[in-house]
Amino acid sequence: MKERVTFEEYVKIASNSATESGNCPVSGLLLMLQGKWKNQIIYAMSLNDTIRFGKLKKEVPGITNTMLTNTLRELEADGLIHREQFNEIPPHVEYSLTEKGRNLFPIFYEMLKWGLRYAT
Amino acid sequence: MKERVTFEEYVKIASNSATESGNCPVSGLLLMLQGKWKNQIIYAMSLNDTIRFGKLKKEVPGITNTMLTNTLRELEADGLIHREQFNEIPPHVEYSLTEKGRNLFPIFYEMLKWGLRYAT
DNA sequence: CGGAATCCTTACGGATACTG
DNA sequence: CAGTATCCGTAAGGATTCCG
Repeated sequence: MKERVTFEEYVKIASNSATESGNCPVSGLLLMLQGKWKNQIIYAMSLNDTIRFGKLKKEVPGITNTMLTNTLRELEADGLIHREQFNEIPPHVEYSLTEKGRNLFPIFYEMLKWGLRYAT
Repeated sequence: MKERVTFEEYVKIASNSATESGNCPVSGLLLMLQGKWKNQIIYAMSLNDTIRFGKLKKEVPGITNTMLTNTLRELEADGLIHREQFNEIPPHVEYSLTEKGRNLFPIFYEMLKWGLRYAT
């Protein structure tokens, strides 16, 4: 696939990518990014090769244990992050972005450019 | 801003773009795209220069009047679409993407590439 | 034709307390 | 340290009926 396309080309490609159920690859990704904390967690994780639960909680101000746990589980189920547990005393867990997760960055970069352009 | 950047450069730019409230331009955009029907409506509108309520309803299978109305109002409030009302008998309304809305396309294109690459 | 009004159900987000 | 378990309020999504 080309690096850059016109709007008309995009539409053509997108229409050919729809499945019978009416879902398109874009919808699936948007679903993965839905939720109040997804973006902030992914961003915090992009700043660290690996990051622990406690540090993540500090870097995402206002999040509760419950929401951090839930959101991490969703991100893991979607294959965007990796969870590695160390059974030591005290136990700890390291989270990191997968390749799939890191490859979201061109998308975030386009979103950032758009956001800066149209920021109110 | 450059056309393409490395991951590290993106992170740097993004961290400089955060406001005091902790919100970033990316979060704002993600909020605009949140909702079950946003993507499908924007996509249907990208296929037509202008489109009417009734046709839009046909092109977004399963949507109800209520949800179509609500979602269109949100998209309009966010400046992504334009609404033009013709007071004729019978009355009709034309919806179209604004420049701001059309400029989402590089984002959707990156999402599409990602989605096709990681489609399960 | 293009909605508005109403009512209903579920999902999301969150506060608090407790634990291996 | 890194979570669970419970409970709760709000908001998102939807079905149905009616209207200018």
